[in-house]
Amino acid sequence: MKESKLNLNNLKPVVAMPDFPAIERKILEFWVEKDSFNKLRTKNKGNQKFSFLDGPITANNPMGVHHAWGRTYKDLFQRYKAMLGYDQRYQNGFDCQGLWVEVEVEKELGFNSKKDIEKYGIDKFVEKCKERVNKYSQIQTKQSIRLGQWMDWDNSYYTMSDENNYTIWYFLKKCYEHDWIYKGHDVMPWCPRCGTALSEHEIVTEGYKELTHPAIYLKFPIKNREHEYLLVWTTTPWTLSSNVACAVHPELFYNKVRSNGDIYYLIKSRTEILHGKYEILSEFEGKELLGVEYSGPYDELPAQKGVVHKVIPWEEVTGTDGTGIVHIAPGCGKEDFMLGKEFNLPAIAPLTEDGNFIEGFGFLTGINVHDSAKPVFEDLTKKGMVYKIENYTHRYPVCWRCDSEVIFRLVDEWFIKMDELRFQIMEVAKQVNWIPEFGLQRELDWLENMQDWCISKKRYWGLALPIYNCSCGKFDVIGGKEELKSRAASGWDKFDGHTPHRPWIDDVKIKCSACGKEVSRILDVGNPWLDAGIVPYSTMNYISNRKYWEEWFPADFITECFPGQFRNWFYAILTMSTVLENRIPFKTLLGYALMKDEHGEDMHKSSGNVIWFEEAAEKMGADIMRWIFTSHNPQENLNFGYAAGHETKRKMLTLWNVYSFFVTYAKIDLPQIKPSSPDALKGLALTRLDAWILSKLQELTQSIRERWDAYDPAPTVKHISDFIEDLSGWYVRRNRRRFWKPGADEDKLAAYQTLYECLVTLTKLIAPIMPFFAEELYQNLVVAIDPNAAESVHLTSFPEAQANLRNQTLEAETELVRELISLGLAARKSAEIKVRQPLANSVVLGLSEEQQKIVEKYNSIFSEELNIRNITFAEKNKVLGDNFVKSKDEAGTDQYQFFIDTSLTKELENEGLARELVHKIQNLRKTAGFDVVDRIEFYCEASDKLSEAINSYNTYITQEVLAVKMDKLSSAKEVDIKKAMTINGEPVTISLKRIKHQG
RNA sequence: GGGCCUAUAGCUCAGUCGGCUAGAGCGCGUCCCUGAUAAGGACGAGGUCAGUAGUUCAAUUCUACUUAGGCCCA
Repeated sequence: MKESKLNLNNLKPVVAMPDFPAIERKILEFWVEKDSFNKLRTKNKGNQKFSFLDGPITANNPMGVHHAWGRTYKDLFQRYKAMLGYDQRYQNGFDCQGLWVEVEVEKELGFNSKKDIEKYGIDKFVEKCKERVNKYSQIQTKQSIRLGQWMDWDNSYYTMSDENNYTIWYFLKKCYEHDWIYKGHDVMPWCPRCGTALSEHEIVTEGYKELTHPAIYLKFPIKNREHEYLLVWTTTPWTLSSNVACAVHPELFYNKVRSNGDIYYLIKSRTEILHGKYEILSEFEGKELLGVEYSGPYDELPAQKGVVHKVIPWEEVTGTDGTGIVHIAPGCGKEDFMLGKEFNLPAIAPLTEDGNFIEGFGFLTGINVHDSAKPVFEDLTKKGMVYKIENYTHRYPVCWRCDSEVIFRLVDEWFIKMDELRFQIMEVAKQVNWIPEFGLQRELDWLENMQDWCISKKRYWGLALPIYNCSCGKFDVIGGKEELKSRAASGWDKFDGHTPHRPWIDDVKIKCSACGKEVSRILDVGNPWLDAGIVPYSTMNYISNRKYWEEWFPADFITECFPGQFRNWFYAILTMSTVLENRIPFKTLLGYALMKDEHGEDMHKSSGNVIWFEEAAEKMGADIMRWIFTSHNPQENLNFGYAAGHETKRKMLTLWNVYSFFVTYAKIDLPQIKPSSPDALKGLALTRLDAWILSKLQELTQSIRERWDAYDPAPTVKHISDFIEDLSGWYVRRNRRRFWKPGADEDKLAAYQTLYECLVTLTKLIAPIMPFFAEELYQNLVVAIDPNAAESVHLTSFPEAQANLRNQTLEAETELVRELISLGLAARKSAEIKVRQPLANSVVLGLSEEQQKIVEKYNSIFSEELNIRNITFAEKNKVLGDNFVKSKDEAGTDQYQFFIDTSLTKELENEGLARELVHKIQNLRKTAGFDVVDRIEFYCEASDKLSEAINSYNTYITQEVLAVKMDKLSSAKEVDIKKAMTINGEPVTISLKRIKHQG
């Protein structure tokens, strides 16, 4: 590469207090103007590939600040890999279909139920859903850009796309061919007012209320045993009409009791609920009741015809409430339904979509479930089955839209059988690199326990399940658009040109493959996780361009929020890939936890503690958010708030100040530095400090590469922070004078080149985390002065650690030196002697010979930092005179101790006075508003003692304050500032005259 | 009820292979600096490493149990 000459004149002056959000907005424009992202893609095109797969974000609302967490990881690793030269797809994804969107559209339109939607027109409703998705995908795109995310935004995928939907058809067809698809039943939480099922998720998140219901204790007569009853308890009397069994815990103890001439059975721990006098006849385990037959409360109803009521075992029965004998109605409850399947019990479903009792339920038929408690109680009282009724308060699910009490309803659903698939998926899951590792265990647990996958939903906006169920009993599944066209018996013309959504898709009828009858599609839409699960196939053109798919599949990396996704996206994506190819869909998964507010509380719109993305971006800045996210341990919940932002801003300011320091002095000195590169350091007169900071820089570079290669970003933020501390607090501080001194020599050049190397390298290292801040520094430090430089920091290569610049001995030495200095400062503190007061001697006890040599080697640093002339050594417990003081309160087991000699000679005192005077003069210079480079004339009138000190240190003082003339106050005229003060108790009056510095 | 995770300073969190005086930032206190200045720095106080038992020469670290919190499943 041709070495360019750097023109440091072009460095832009740096403002003292940067406005980070303003810089970010400016950089965003810059990237657009320069088309930087496309230049990056072009640069890496054809190189080795890094395949990132974006988990689709639901395009249903503006992005919350929690989305920015995951998007930071996504952008960080794509930027890092890009700087390593990898070719990438940069495809963002939007999740479009499903009830979430429907609900929001219903709200917009003021709808309350499915009836409203059907009245409005499914076609218009579905168009509204599409509109909403389009609107919010635009908004989310804008927000993501504001976060600094670089994606091929015009090529984002939408799960509502034809390609996505038809690829799912292809998948379903494959399942069908394996005979894994079947029609079954499930009991779903159901809102009778809205006429729709609710998902478990909807209930878990916000669906519970504290409610009081009448709870009824019932007497179920045991067959063939006069006056013997099972005592049963329920809070949902409407379900009694569908009772088919009672459950007991086989291992818990039950009592047989006599009361008022009747015999009751109930769990031992609940006999307290009996009223009146009773006598315990026996105690036995629940299993002894198994198989006992009893008369149900509604045996006379047609719906109950032929049902044999029996006692069955259930491990979940508890002895803490009720009677320990649980009424089971498989058509009216989730757990009941599962038990029903296990024990082959009939499931009686009593209710219509609206919650009215259907035919076959006698006096209940036509009555709404919410009005049924009273007639049921009256009827049971008449029958003499009521033992007692009390109020019972519990958390009960309600519809989160209309607050109606939820019921459980038996509905037809379509399922994918998991029996064969389960273990295949587990094998695939094991081949994935799960971060954190426990993710695999979680996923395997879920896979082991999961039920068959319910893929249908009785709604409107979603994947049209390509299932055609004929009345002859046969059902067909269509595997793609072409197949549908070729098998269409009618309606293709009406459908053609539309997306495969309801209602248009429903126009197409096919011929039943068994009986030839014309069959309609089932009206259900698909589970939305089908939509997201197919994306490693659909977005990589599995069907339309298999070669392309082979190139990018499987994804190298995905990252999503852990909780929840085990049974959602991770599950769907693993399942679908197992069915289609029996291969992993992604190699590495980085999971992260949940975001909470500053105090660890859930962010809720209603609690008013939500932080909106835009607000955070403008208030604290995207870079600072990204830095916070990157630094956080992804396994732990993140408590996010503005306080953390403030802390981060200060860290950035430290770096900004170093940058500003460099620019300020480089503009003055115009040193002949070369572009940043390890070669540029060759042949320079590097000092120990230069070598040390360069060594630390290599350490940092290597550690960042290692961690990022392992997808473990959190520790790197701390490393960068520490490096900034080292750079600012030690390197620059210790080196200031090398930059300040007049002229241009080898030493100065070494200092500039070293600091430049550190700043430019650091800028590249932080670019993936803080793309804006890094760009801002890079544009000035590099682009402004180097005509041959890459146009953007994001078009540069990621730094490589230079082994030959690493010097661990030097690092260890510096660490010891800094620690000893700290002890020395502590000793001064406890003796209450300012650093400005020079001291003659100090003694360090307990250093090894090797350590003593190090101290001698760094002698000048000690004397400058501590302002002590000599350091001597002694063995560990040596007793020293009273004039020696060490830092207080340290543990007695210290390896070494630092003592300072507090006695002052005349000469030391004078020097102390001189330094104090310099300090005061510098203050005056600043107060008077002089420039750093201005020269001054200096006049003073001082006490004798002080005058003596001034005379002895005349040269030192003049140099330090840039005085060209020094004289008595009486000879001063036309001064700029004059002040009287005392220095260490000595009175003095000072005045300064400014001599403006030229050039 | 089962599985997984977490528990370290007032707060937020590091702590590698079991090892020596358990760290950082914020906050707090004392002071310094005033040419990084709506900043910066030094020094300091603050810990039963949730509890109990075990393994070990040695436990914040490994094991078991308990307690509390979180997530998931039922």
